[in-house]
Amino acid sequence: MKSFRSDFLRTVSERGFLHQCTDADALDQRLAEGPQVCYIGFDCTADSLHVGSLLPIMMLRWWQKTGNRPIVLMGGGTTRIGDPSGKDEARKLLSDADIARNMAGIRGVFDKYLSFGDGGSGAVMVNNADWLDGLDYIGFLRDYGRHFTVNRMLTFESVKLRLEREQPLSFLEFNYMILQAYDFLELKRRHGCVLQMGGSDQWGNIVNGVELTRRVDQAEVFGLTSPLLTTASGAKMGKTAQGAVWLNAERLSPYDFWQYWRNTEDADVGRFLRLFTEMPLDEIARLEALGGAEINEAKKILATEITRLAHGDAAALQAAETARKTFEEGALAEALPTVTVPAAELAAGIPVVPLLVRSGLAASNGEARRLIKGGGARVNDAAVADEARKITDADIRDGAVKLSAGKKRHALVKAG
RNA sequence: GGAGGGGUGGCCGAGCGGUCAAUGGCAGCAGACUGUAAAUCUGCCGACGGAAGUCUACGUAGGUUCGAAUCCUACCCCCUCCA
Repeated sequence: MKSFRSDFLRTVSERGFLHQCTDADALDQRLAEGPQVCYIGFDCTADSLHVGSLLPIMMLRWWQKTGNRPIVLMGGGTTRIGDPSGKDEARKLLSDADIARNMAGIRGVFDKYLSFGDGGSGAVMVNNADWLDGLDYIGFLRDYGRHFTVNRMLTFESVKLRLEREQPLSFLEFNYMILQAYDFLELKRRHGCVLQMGGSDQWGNIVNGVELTRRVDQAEVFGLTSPLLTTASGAKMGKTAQGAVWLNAERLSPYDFWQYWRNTEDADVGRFLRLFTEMPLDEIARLEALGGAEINEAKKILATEITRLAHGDAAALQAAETARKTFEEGALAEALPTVTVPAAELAAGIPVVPLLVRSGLAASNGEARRLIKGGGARVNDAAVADEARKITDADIRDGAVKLSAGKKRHALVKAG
């Protein structure tokens, strides 16, 4: 691995963020000259971001920490088109109201990772709808469209994939790469932005922006991508029983978020510590060298550090403590997911099946029954043998009844 | 506009009048083994119901039939070729 002079490139390269760069040496040189501006674009397809976006978010964070200014580009305009990269089918189009709501939610996520402000390295959030919505079609085609040849556009992966698989690619989507390229030019003009970063699937789009800027404004700007992230066993990142691993507490509790990272595969611990925490590299090297069951200590640190960034100190420590009580002491931890049922109802007895559903441990009565049949349901850590089993006051231990689905998913039932 | 092909459960993909809630694979859930890991093996995997069974589902709407995902008609959407 080559060593860079700039803090930013040195850090991201040492930590494994670097996949491709249009001209790393020239960028290094530029960064050595003084603070720079860069951007990453994010879709507004949901009201939060999930762990799939964590890698780019961490890059922006390092960018800011090393003295530079990050721009978060919200794709308010391009989300109305849909990026065909890596997708088989066009995504459904969102309404403007949806997009606006999603942007607000995403802003909340970024507040945790970046510090926004006007001067110096203060982050800014911009929306490409500001310049895309009002584009003059003919003027745009004459000024910028002429720099793109269809011949070349057809060679990009995102386009080739669709054509090869004989999946439709609408002209609307075909334009996506042109608009994203134009975003870069616009940000360079408005904010002096010299770098666009993104996941490796964005390489084609990013290069287009670099070239457009050079052709139109005769300016050198750069592109940099991070590797596609999968687990060591090849699975895509970011799935739990409940769905995507969201970064906001409303969609996924800090406890579940912590659990997600706690269950990292052994082989990923070092890599994830470097990418998703800010721990010193020598400390990480020590942790990932732990063998056998000792690596579990490293996983706890990993989970707590990542949760700390996403949800803050208090939430991270509480999640860690809840997990410790639950898994290491087998005790009741107050902060487990909790359902409250009327005291009278509990006194009369509630069948386990619907209670499993109410507590969120099963999606339907049928699933709850299957869980019991399969031996995965537990009340106060004792397997439920009988589907007709009722839960009553008599099951309360230390103020709550502990329900479990499998060994990892727990919930408390309290009388209220 | 013409000719042909196609739309099946979260995804891929069989089925082509009854035995189809629909083969198989992936994903998911649980059990065993372990270390809250991976790999492996086992079971489950539409909803409601104790069960019998009932309902919803194979692009949409009708029809034929004792009976349709399977046949017919119209419509919608997609693909390929032609104009």
